Amino acid sequence: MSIGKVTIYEVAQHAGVAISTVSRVLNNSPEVSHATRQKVVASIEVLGFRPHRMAKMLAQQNSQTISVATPSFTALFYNEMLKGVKDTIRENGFDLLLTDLSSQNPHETLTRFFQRGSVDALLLALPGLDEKLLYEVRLLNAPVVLIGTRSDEFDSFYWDDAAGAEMAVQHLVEQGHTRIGMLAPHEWSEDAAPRADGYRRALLNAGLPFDPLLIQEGITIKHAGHSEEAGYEAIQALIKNAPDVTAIFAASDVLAIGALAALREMGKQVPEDMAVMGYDDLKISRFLGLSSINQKMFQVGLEAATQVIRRINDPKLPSIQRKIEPELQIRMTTRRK
Amino acid sequence: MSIGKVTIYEVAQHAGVAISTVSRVLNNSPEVSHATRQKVVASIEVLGFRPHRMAKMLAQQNSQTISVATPSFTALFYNEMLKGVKDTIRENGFDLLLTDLSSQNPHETLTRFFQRGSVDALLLALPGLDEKLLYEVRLLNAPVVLIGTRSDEFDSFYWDDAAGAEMAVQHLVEQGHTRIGMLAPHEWSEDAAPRADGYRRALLNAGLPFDPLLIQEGITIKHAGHSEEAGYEAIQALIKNAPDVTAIFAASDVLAIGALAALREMGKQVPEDMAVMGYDDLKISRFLGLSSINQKMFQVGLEAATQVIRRINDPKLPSIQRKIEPELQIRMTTRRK
DNA sequence: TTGTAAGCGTTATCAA
DNA sequence: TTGATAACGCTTACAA
Repeated sequence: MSIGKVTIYEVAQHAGVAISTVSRVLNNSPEVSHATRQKVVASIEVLGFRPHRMAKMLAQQNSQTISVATPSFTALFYNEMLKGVKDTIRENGFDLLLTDLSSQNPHETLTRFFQRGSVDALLLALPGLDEKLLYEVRLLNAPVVLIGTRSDEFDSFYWDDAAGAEMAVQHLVEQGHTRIGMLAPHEWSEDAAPRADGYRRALLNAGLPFDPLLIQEGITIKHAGHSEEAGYEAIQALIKNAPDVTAIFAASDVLAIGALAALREMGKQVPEDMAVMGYDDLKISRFLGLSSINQKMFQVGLEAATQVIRRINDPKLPSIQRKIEPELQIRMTTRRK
Repeated sequence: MSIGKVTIYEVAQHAGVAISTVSRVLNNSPEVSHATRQKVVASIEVLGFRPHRMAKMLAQQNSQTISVATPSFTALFYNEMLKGVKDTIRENGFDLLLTDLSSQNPHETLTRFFQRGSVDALLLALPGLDEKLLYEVRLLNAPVVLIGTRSDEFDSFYWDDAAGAEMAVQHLVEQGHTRIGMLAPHEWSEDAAPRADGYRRALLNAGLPFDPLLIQEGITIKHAGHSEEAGYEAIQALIKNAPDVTAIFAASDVLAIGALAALREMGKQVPEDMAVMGYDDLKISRFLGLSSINQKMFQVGLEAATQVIRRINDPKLPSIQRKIEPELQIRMTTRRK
């Protein structure tokens, strides 16, 4: 079931040359006469020959492919990152092999993925890599760039969720709000804890009391707790348990979108009373009129991909650690209390 | 720069067996004694051996990889389709090689992509494939499934844009609207014409006059004219040229999102009178409270991937043509005129 | 049950 | 400037 069937041998025979000559033509070697090249090119054309990628890779010992492994490439968050990755990778003539770690056991998937020759390098965007996984990664003995996990050993791009959350909540505090709710993903989501910490820190800094009723989780657990449904659920619980909230910090943009829908159904004015923490450069938050914490994921993808290519070319490079600073993307004027 | 370095030879030597035996263990061949298997497995573990994918592919003559080529895999539209594709592909043990045809010349990219052995099959989601490209595809002599282009020769999944648009506009007509605007992508977008046709048809059916001023395009051309920015621009032009519109049909969900933002800025009540045409199962339209024509792209991705796998297993299968019917996803109660 | 050896389709190193 | 031929790392008859 392979694609095509004509090999370099047929071409050589048809052109009346040796396969090595065909190979030279294929690789634009200068040491081939014009006349011969013409013949070979013609034969390639006539026979409709296409080189066999696997054979080439095997012979050359490189795949010209970079793999990107993420928990999901369709989630807004990773999607934005992938845009940056894609552009860079493509520009440099590499292919992109996507592996998504969501559905299955990450260990197993990574193992399947950790095979010699599959890829020249790995871009691993899995927050909270544990030591076991890091061990597997080390085994690769290959160019690896980590996104979302800090490591001195590997190139890594990471960010401070707590700081981002703190900044978002602080923004609301500055607007005069004192009863600020938080919409959180399911508690066992990787990113739930640091964001809640940031929320608490901002209240503390402002001298506001912490009320556990003000943090509400969604029930829906898909996408690691970050779904419109979860936001929809969480805000209903929040308003029920703490009807006096005047502002809301959503731990992610999708949670906020779900919350918007619920608020509209309740006839509440939105988005004046809501700030969103989103790790994105998506226009959606902006176009919905939500304040948003921008973690510049597009930029992260771009830089990480650049670094991985740099590392392919020079594996001895000292590893870099780059922290991504959160940024308040839009300062909405929210209602003062 | 290959990943790992231990080969099957080292493993064989370490375990004191022949490489064929190692290979058998690797492939779970039943014809290997328990004792030998134990030894080999131990050696593999100790040496940290990983099979070389390219070598395996070359020997087996299949890549276990399916390629998906789309104009963009990060756009909402294709992204949704990819979710379906991804799930199916993964379930069947294939890898996903993504190729995005957006930036470059599709011809060139496809050519680069059309190499024997790279992939077992191709999922080509490029609307409006021309004869030249179809010729290239034919050359592949490989399992190919087309999405967005109808062809008797290949498996194809396609839909009727005009019918979808007509359905959306008809919905608004039924709510009693007579001045219905349309937000369109840039005129040279592949999908601009059929959707405008559907719009006109719905008006005609309802005996309403067609006013060219009611169709407005965005200026921004990125994403083939489908961006939040374009929607933002288009609705401003629309309201300026036809201030009496009472309902709006947006040719895509992103256009609608942009329009919403503009309407909010103008202090207009939204989105009671807005219908969207979306090729998605995304919750965004729903959560924004927009009526939406759903083209079930997730389902398309799922079915197309299933078909491509079926075809890999049986290349002689007669080709199927499947038309995707649009569906009104949400019937909002809109203001009656 | 295990080993030997011939592919798989290229590239790359020698000679010629 | 060309042509043989040995890798590349694995699978798979065929022998033992």
